[in-house]
Formats: sequence, C-alpha cells, structure tokens
Amino acid sequence: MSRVSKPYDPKQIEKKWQGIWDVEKAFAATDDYSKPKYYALVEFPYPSGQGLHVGHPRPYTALDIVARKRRMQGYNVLYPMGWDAFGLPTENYAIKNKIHPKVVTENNVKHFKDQLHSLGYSFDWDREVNTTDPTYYKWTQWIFLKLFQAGLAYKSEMPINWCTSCKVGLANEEVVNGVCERCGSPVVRKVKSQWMLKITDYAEKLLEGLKDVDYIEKVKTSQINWIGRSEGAEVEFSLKDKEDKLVVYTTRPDTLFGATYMVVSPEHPYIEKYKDEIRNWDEIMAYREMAARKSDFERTELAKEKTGVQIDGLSAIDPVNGKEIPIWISDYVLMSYGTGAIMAVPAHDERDWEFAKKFGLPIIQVVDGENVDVQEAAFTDVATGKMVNSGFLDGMEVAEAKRAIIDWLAEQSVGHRKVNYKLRDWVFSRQRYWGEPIPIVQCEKCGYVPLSESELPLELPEVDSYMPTDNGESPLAAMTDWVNTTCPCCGGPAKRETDTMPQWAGSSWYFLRYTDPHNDQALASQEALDYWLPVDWYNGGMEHTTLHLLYSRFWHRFLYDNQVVPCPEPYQKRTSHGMILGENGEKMSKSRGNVVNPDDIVAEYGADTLRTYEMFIGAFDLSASWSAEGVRGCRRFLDRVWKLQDMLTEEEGYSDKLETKLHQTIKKVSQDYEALKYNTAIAAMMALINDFYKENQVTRGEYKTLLTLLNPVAPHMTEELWEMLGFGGRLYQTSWPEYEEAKTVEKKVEIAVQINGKTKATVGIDIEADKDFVLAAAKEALGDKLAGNIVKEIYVPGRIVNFVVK
RNA sequence: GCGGAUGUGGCGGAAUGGCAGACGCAUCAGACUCAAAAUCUGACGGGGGCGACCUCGUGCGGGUUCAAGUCCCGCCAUCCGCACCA
Repeated sequence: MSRVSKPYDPKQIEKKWQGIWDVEKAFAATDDYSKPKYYALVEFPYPSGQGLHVGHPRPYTALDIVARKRRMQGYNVLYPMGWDAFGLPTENYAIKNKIHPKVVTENNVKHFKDQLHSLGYSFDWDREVNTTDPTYYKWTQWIFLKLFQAGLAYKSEMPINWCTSCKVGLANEEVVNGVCERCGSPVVRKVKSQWMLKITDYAEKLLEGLKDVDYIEKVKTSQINWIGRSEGAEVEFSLKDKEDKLVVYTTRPDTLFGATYMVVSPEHPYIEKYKDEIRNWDEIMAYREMAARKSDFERTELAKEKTGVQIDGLSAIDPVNGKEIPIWISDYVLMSYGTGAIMAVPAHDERDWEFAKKFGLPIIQVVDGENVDVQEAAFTDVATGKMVNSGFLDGMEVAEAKRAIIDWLAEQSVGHRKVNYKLRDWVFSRQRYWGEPIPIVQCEKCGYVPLSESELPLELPEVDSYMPTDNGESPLAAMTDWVNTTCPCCGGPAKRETDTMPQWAGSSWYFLRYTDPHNDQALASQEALDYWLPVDWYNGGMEHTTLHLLYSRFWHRFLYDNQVVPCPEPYQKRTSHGMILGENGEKMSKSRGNVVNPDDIVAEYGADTLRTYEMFIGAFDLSASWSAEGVRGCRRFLDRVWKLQDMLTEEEGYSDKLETKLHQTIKKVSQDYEALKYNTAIAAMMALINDFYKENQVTRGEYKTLLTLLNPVAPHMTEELWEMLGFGGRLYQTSWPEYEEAKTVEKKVEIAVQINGKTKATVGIDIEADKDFVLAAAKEALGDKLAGNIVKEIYVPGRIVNFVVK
C-alpha cells in the first residue's frame, strides 16, 4: 500500500514495447480465413516533405482503438498502412532541388514511417504498399487497361490551365486569382486532347450503391449532391433558316412558353460553325477570350454582375409556339454541364431574370401564384403555382404540366424526358512526370492500342528534367527513345502516350492490394478478396468525400461488374474526422506560424499522451483547436493512472462500492469507442480514476479492467503496468472486459422534482420504488411550495417528477 | 453561386425532449514544503441574499410541449469543399 512507484517514463517504455510488438508480430493479420475478420482502414497519407502533421494521428488513433479492441474481441483484424506517393509537391521539390522524385519519395516515406512507428500504431507493416512501386502500379495500369477495353477510357478535348509565361499546364491549385503561382503571369484555358474516364456511365450505380452502405449522413448527402441527378427534358430549338437544332436541357420544360431568349456557352461549337453569318464576330471573340480567363467557379457565381453578348445573325425558334427568339452567349453557361446551351425563362429562374433585367429582354410569366409580379422578382416556387399564358398547359399544376409537355415534345419529336447528372467525366491525364505512365501507344494505322498485360508494368523512364515541355506535353515527351516504339497490333512505328495518371489512380484501389500485397499474379488473390472485403470501417477526411471516395467506388464497382472483386461496394461504413486547427483557431500553416510537430509532443510527453490528447480534444467529426495546456492535462491523467499502483490492494474482484461504476464504465467506453465518441470514453475513465483516488484504493480486478479499457488509447503504458504488476501474459492478447447490464443500474437515484417544469427540489429514491411512493415523496420534499390545483402529475421513472399546477 | 457543417462558462467541450455546464484546462483557496515546483483536497456561469434560497442564462426572433441546448418556422454569424492539391 505504501510502496512508491518509480516515475512514469514514456520514452523508455514506448521504445521497449514498440520493439516487442515488432518482434512478436503482435498485430499481423493472419491468413487463417476461418476466423471472423475485421478490416479497418484509414486513408493512406501523401508522404510530404514536411513530415507528419498533428492532423494525421487523429484518424489513425481512432481506428487504431477500434482495431485493438476488435483483436481483444477475437477478430482477425486487418489494419494496414501505405503511401500515396505520386504527386505534384514531390515533383516540384524534385525540380527545384534537382533530386529524382523517387529519391525524394523514399526519404519522405522513411521519415513518415519512423514517425508513425513512434506513435505505436497496430498497423500490419508487412502489408505496406506504395503507389509508386512498379509492382504496385503494374496493377493500376492493369485496371486502366480493363477500363480502356470496356470503352470507359476515351480521349477528349479538354481545357487545361495554361501559364502564358512558363508555357506549362498548371493544376488548379497553382492558379491564384487567375495568375500563375510561380511567375504571376496570366493563366488561360488551353484546349488539349486528354484521357477521360467515363464515370458518368456509373452515375446511377454509384447513387444506387449508397442505399446499402452505412456512411455518416453528411458523406452520403455530399455524394448524392455531387452526382447531382435531376429529371427534366431535352428540347430541340431549330436555328432559324438552318438545318441544325440547338439542344437544351431543362428541369423546367413546363415553362417552355416563357422562354424569351437562349444562351449558349462562349465555347459552343455553333459559334465556329456559323462564323460567316455572325455579324459581330469581333465582339463575340473578345468576350470568349475574357471568359477563358475565368474559372467555372467564377463564371457561375450568382452574386456577380451578369455579362453577355447577343449573337447577331443567329436566332432560334421556340418549338411550342414557333416564336423567334434571340441567342446570346454568356459565361455562366458551361460546356461541361448539360448541352452547353440553355433556354432562358426569366420569369421563373433567378439567373435568367437578372440577365434579362440587365439587357432589357422580355419577361413572360407562365406560372401564376398569389401576389406574384415577375417584373419584380423571378417566381420559382413549383409547389403552388398554376400554368398561364401556356396554351394547352393553362390551368395545370407545375408537376402535371411537366408530364404533359414532355409527352407533347415526344409526340412532336422535338424533345424527350432526360435524366441529367452534374457529375462530369474524370479527366485522367496529367502533363507531368511523377505519375503512372498510361499504357497506351498511338499507331497511325491502328489508333490507340493498349499494351498487353505481359508488358506491365510500363515503368517510368529516367529523364534529365521533370519540367513539363513548353508545348504543354509531359516531360516524357522529350524522351524520344522511350516514346518511339512499335505498335503491339501491327508492329509498325508508334508513339507511347506521354501523359501520366492523376494521383487519384493509385488511391482508387489500394485497399484491395492490402488484402494480398505481395501477389505477382493478380492484384490480389480471389481467396483474400473474398475473405477481407468489403472494408468494414473506412475513415477519412471530409475533403475526400466527393472525389477520392467516388472515384474509388467507381473503380470498385467496375471491377465488380468484371468479376474481379466479390462485392459491389468497397466500404461498408464510412466516417469522417474533423481538422485540427492551431491554438488560435486557424488552420495550421507555416505562414501563420501555428504548426505543431507531433515529434515534439512525443519527445516531451510521450506517444500515449499525444494519442490520448488527440482523442480527448473534442467531438471526432468536428474541427478542434490545439491546446498545449490540454496536452498537459492528458499527461496528468496518465500519471494518475500510473500512480494508482501505489493504492493497489490484493483483491481480485471489484469493491462493493465501485462495482456499479465499473460496469457503467465498461459499457460506456465499449459503446463510445464504436460511436466515434472517444472524448467521452476518456472522460468516463477519468471519472473512474477520480473515484479510485477518493477511495484511496484500487483492487487488482479494478485496475485490470481500467488498463484493458485504456489500452487501445494508451497502449504502451498500460502494457508496461500489466507486466510490472504481474497480471499475466500480454495485455494486447487479453480479452475485452464484459459488463452485466443489471449491474450498471444505480439502486438509489436522486430525481428532480419540478413544478410547471422548473426544478424546485430533489428527492432520493430507490430505483424500484413505485409511482405512488415517488409522487408522495416528491410532494413531501416540496412542502409549502406546492400550492394551487395539481392539474397533472408526470413521472419519468428514475428521472423526474413534474407537477402541473394552476 | 452550389454543396456540407458549426454556434453552450474565462477556454476545449458534455448532455436517448427530462436537474444545462460531465470530463479536462485556466484561475482561486487549503494541505505538504524553509521555499518553489510537482502532488493531493476543495471552490469555480451571471446577478441578488448572512442564509437553507431567489433569479437570469445554450448566436437572434417566433412557435410546439407539462418540460426545449435538443423538435418546427424565420434570421444572423463563422468555418470547410467545389472536379489538375491530396
């Protein structure tokens, strides 16, 4: 009892246990497929030159807790880690410092791995993957070939950001306020032929698949909105005195009688086609050039002043009433959504209304409602309005009118029902060096020809310069002896594709590789895929909710359709973590000077403290600000757990006084670990040890339970205590503690006694007490305060009594 | 603009519609110490009262309910993403 423990020394303890776990291969997933499996996954990091950020350990610790708990519950757990190592920053660093990106990557990976290792994660390091490893990207290329063969990869003219001074293509991120980040010169959109993946063919399947998975609601909503399914109609407007039709997509075909003009995107092909008949060509070209300088985001901003130019020389005919209406160009219409042309109904669409007001175009009301004046504001309510000025639609409700007009359009062969998606095809080409080569050659005779599987991996050649060439081609284009090859089809001369794949490629299937990472015959064996898939729990950042999550679901679904993987959806459950901000509540960044390095925290307080703090910092799915004081508080908690050994008694069971509390804590911690509520789980353990301190004693049974519950959060110190105190075996191999529901219930409770909902007294009762007894006790407790007529008596067992008094 | 979220003490944050502020931090007081640190114990939303107590209080304005931080309607403010950063 009076023994004084040696001080808690995380540095020595953590190193010791990390070594033991490595030697014992404590956390290796086994290939014993008869055991129940659990696949926990966190997004693998991009190994940047800055090293680990304190944001990384948040999700890694959270799922480490789940993985460790599952192992203690008898599961065969797969909790892997790897490197998403292709990418722009590495390439830019390599260019600047004249070091091969492969070397930069190797160094960064080593640094990251050391850092992660020092945090004691239970990753199965034997299954580490790296997207830049040719034995890995062989299969990335293999999947691309499958997509190509299925007709889902195609070439298309797409705009890239083009720096007018550097003469290179830029990523969106490298364009700041319309100018090049490096040199400050204007950036324009330049059209280039690029590889595209037809993710739009999978829009419906990707939407459907969401019904069967357990994603947190906001993630599901984001995916649904990103896919952006809408139902409407495609309508053909004839060009006056021309054969061609101008096709528009609209969700409001019911308002066709109100169309007073049309707007096409400045890039619309008809502008070129009818060049000779356009009388204000110079004006049109000037506008187009201006639009090319803006991003889609800037172009479609509603708040901004509308701009546009009427095409002088072309006009359209409204199919419902034969009226001739003018055609304008404006930058808020994008070629990438719908058909690149819209019919404008200013009376019932806000953007059209603003445009019409600015340029004095007519506004014709076709839906009527109460107190509606379309000259004052657009009327967009579809639920209550009735059709007017619309010929045969007059008097119908909007929904009814939609159906009627679509039927009519179909009868007249000038339109049809159409489902449209906001989702756009995936631009899969990058004019960069540090990415997977696209395994395609272009032959003059045979066109685009895929390499055969036996030629994979197509490795990146060594080049002298990683700079993109000044004609917008990838650096690979300068490697003539690599580029010039023979056609696998006809044996004639051919050229290799010089664009590389985007970083998204490698990360779209990495979770499959973890199941069987060393397989050289397939991306993974059928048995491994059948056993491990789907991923049971995948956690990642909100910033990956739309792109990465959707891209990887797309690839997975495609592989399922091709019988490569056993299930249609890759992830059974998806959660998201919040960001960790600086002490000042702002995003951590070098320029703000508020960056915290996890290494410093480990050195000063230990990995267990860092892990505990990051879990305690706040609600897991919300952003939270760093607090140096808060870190110290968590270290103090661990110190208090450590010093409990001085209060240890010989008893193996729970003390009578704390038995209920122990059962409650086991229940609370077990449930909270599953529900992303790590902060309240830790709070519950803090409250428990506060009770031990009050009693100034802890039994062996109680201490064992506490150490087991805390082990997933603070694995090193709990394992050390377990060994020191001779609790037997390894803590990581111990089973998870059980609780009895009946023993979590407090026998005596204090309940609130209210009058008209305001608490006036409290009364201690036995939980078993019946209603009449409790009401009587409550009345007694209130005494004189209970005056007037009791209208109603409410008793919520174990909670509250409320008297409604008049 | 489109989409997603958030708003509770001095601070981070707890609260299946049922006693708002668990747990932690900071602060203050006490114990220990020659002293400090560390540690242990206690107090800790605002206003009022010597006091058992009273009263106000969860961004703002309404509403539903015996009872609202929680549900509904309307605002305000802040943060994040937007397809070539990952």
